[in-house]
Amino acid sequence: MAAANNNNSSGSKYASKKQNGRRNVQPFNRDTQIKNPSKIIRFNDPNEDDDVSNRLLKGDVVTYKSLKSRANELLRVRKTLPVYQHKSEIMPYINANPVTVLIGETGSGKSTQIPQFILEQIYDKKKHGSIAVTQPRRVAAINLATRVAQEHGCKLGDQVGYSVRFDNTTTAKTRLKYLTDGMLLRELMMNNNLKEYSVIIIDEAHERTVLTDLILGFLKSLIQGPRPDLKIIVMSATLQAEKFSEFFNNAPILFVEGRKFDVSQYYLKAPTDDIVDAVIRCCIQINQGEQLGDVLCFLPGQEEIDKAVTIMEKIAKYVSDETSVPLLIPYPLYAALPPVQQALVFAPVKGFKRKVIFSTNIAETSVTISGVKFVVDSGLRKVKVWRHQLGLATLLTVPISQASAMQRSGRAGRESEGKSFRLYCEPDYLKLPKQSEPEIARSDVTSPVLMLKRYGINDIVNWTWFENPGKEAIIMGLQELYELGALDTRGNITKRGEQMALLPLQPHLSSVLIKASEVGCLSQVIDIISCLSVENLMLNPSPEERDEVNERRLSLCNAGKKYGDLIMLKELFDIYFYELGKSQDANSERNDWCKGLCISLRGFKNVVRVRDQLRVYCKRLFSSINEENEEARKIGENGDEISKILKCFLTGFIKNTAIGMPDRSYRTVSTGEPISVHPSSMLFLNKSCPGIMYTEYVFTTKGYARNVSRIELSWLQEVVTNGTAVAKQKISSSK
DNA sequence: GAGCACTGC
Repeated sequence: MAAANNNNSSGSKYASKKQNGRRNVQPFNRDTQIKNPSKIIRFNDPNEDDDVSNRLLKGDVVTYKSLKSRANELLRVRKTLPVYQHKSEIMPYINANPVTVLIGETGSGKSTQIPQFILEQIYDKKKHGSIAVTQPRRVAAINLATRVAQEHGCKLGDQVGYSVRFDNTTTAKTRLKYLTDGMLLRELMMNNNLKEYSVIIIDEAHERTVLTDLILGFLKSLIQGPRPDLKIIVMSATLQAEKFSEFFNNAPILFVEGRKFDVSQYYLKAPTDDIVDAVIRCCIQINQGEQLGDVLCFLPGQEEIDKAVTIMEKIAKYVSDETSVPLLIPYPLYAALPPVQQALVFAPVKGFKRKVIFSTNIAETSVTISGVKFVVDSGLRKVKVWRHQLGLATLLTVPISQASAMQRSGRAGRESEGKSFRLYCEPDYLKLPKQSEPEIARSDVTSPVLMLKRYGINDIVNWTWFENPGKEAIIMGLQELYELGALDTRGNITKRGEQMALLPLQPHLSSVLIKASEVGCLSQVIDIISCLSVENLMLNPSPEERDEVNERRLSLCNAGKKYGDLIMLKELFDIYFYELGKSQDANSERNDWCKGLCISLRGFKNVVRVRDQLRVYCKRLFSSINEENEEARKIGENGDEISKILKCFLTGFIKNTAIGMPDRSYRTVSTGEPISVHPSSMLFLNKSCPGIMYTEYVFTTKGYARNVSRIELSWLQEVVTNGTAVAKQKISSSK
């Protein structure tokens, strides 16, 4: 309520250029960011007009003639894009250099136009070969391919197509393929030289995902070795051009301006220690002093967002007077939110109201909301940081980088001029790191190391890493793979390792799957692993319905109640897959069931797709698969069968075990640290387990085990097999 | 006895 009382202090808390004459920090001030400007060739944006493109997208295109006429219409729009205007200046650089770095701001048209220019050249010169364009996210690959196919005047899958997991529209005719980073890496694993491509374009390289970084490393070793003819273009929205250029032997950097509206910056005069309170106050101030337009607030996590929404719901009617200032309507937005609630964010509000969206980083890159004119930035985000020595992930709330702050502010200037309110002081902004730490520097690299091994790299430490994760991380990854049986004592990849590298799973889960195929419970384990592979399958119930939902889950899962979350997932899967969906109205039946248990229906649909894919892969990989093993099966309450399944998981997660203490707490087998069962677990209330196994160990306020199962202590010795000498030693010493 | 940001095969 404090926020409401103080709202008439008339905006004086924020300093702006106009008020005190301080320098207004402009987003994307490239002159101060790029060190060596002589190396950069710049193009400005001579044309600011673009409004018909979206209208032209509507309506179905069927005949060849209509495809072509649509493409002709779109050509007028294409010609206004900055990249198109500078085509004749850009293309000679691309043609003359094996690698080009292209910095294109939002709206420059780089992702849609550059690939088409190259495609035209391939046609003109009657050359062979095709173009791959990688994207970090699936939706981006799909949307870009759809748009470019229209511009090109073809059906999706003819000359232009996309390839993402579960969905491949490419055909033998396809010459321009948009695909996810993960898909290109998979192709690299299957066909070492990417020989079908003559040009590879890495888009959104500035995001620095683990997979993008890996691809850059592979491309460098390709052009230095078997593919000197391969042309590479690294495309990035902002900055970091020097690093890409240096990595590829000082490749030229081209800079194309984009189209965006000005966003003015406002900073706090004094720092705040209650970020939720500050965000609410700021929203109220915007509501009273600014023209109509929606507000997007960036907060670090679900906890802060839920709190902010609750407060605003309570005070909105007190701080709004419908005759003078609009009513504030709060919306939460984060990935774990049920899809139906996420969708509310996109619907415009009617009447004299102002939408206020409280969001995590999801709105920074993955999701774009129209109507946003104001951004409120807490300057914080949550990151998962992997601790190699401890084998656990920590979840930290940390300050964002300058690049991230600019990206957040930019969200206010997508449709018109906007304002950005940063809830920190300007000197503190200037002290922030220019870029966020790349993901690979804070991740578990077991999976990347396995990819490199499968590719045939011996000296992992000295590989052409775009960003070397460090010797320590690599050694931990190698040791992990050795303990999983993927590497032999000399560090060479084993047959098991080859199989693990080809499965679309993290190495630990691949190892579990292979074990299951050996002992004859493959089908059940596939179902469980499919559930584990889908993010946000089990949603968090709201505090009011929490007890009810937990009660319902417990009453449905008899075996899960005793044996834990992995078995519960299988029980739920069995109900979803075998029992529901037989009636006429299968969809609504499944929908109601999911709602009652606070489970994501979309999640379960993905589980089934993952399951189908894994069954196909397993058939291909395991030649000795027997009939009984292959047959899909429901789980019963048979203790022997359940033990067999859990022991399979123990081969992959032997390190993730803890022993029950006399005081009913748990301590980890590997380090003896205290660990608690996460409140979302079936075993949260069950204090009678001799030991537990978990698939995830996260440290927040304390160490939590997630996806927890009951194990017998005798299993620990029993399960230790090939290559797990280290784990074995640790188990004996901790006993 | 109390809660996890985002993405990919």
